[in-house]
Amino acid sequence: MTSPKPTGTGKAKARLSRDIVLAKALEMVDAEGLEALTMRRLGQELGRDPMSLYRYAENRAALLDGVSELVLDQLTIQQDDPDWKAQLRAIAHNLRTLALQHPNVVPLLVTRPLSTPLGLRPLGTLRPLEKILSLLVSAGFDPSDALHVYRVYYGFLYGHILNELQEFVVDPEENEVLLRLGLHRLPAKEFPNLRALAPALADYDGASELDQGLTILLSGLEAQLSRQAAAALG
Amino acid sequence: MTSPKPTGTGKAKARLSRDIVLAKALEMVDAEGLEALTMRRLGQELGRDPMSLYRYAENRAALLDGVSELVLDQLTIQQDDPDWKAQLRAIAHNLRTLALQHPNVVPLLVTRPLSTPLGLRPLGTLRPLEKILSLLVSAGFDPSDALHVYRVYYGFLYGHILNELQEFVVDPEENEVLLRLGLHRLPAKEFPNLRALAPALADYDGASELDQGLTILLSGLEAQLSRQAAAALG
DNA sequence: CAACGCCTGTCTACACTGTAGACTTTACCC
DNA sequence: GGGTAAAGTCTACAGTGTAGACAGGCGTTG
Repeated sequence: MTSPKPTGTGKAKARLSRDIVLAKALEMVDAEGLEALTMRRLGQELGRDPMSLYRYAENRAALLDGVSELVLDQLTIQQDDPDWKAQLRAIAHNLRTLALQHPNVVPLLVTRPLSTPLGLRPLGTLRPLEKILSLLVSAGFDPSDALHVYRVYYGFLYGHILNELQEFVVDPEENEVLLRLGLHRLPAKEFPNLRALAPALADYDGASELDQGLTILLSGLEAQLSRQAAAALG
Repeated sequence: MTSPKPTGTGKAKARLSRDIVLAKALEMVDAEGLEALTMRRLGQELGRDPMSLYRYAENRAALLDGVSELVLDQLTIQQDDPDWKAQLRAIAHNLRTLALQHPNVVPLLVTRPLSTPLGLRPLGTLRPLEKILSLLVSAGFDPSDALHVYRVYYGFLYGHILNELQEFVVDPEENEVLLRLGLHRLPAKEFPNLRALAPALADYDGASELDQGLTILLSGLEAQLSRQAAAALG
């Protein structure tokens, strides 16, 4: 696609492209968090004037949307998988892994849609929705039920991810100590339960917790599907 | 508590207090969104120098935490309700209502905990967690199960709220039109399902959807509780 | 080959942000 | 009154997003 014929010193001369800009942006967000991603610093990181970035994203918000898309693009969805339950399970674990790999992007994934009407969102962020709908429809749900199923599924999934990330602390060494220390700060008589749970909070197996939830959810959904099939026959 | 003896012109002279500052901050966030809340504008709104705010919040982030607390304080939780399922249901509807009343605060509720270790969060944001744990423990769950139940419950709840808020558009008049228009923008062959669902998307009954989900969830949780009670006896 | 036009990148400038530090004013207590 | 601590203000600084005018190099076309 973009073969800019790297003339000259090679490094500093390569032409920019949207992909290059977004990739670097994601890299910075992963490394230093959302707030560290300023137009000026991104420009500096790319060896370009900050203003050049505006050729590839209308403004900072749009650039952040691009980062969201970049991450969500890595979510592979087999929309014609005949085993829809297995597929939903796989997608969930996929997204969870993505979230753990890019924790600083999660606020973006969760927050940006709140301030953008559905139809105006970046296409990359709508594609998962579309594909899951398609998966569910080919599994036998009628379209409007597919939407309901999608909602409970994605709601559950995002809820889990937020929960897990909240309890996720960066440095696994100091984890337990810091946690206890933090909890120790809490007034003993107002937070007895929370304080007592320190050890339980320390070993949280996100993957298995997600999986258990999925099992319950999916069996519930399957029941709905077969109920619906029965109604269609009767 | 704060009776500052309003001398002089009455309005501009009243002494500030944390509550006054936070209340005004929330008001501004509700009216104009998070980004509109700058220290300077908040100071101006209060008729004070922006710098005076730093007597009541260490910095802007802390001020936003205060706003979160202010909202969550309005969530009433009866931690000794004998009917724990009804209580969880009530809390869920309560929080949903709060979220709809203060949609601009939701990103805060969801995002701030991601960057603050649990033990260091504002107490006001931990109180609901503590109270729900207490509710569950008195309902018969043993503490570590209570934590698991809390996670699935709160995860589901936040997931639902995010979902609902995503599809919530401000102007109810232009809603449908804008929505269709927005969706119409989507490439027809890449988003057939999504486009077809425009009408279904338009009438979304969040409360009943939440309630249905809760019914499923709570019955699942109750099953777990009685299974556990049986195990304890046997 | 030359000239054109477009696209990329740069420069300058502006209005605005959070907040550190020193200062002044106010309120209250003895 | 006098003294003390808090509340509020002023000034200043480093940093932000981005509008608008401009420069350079590329590919296309005559």
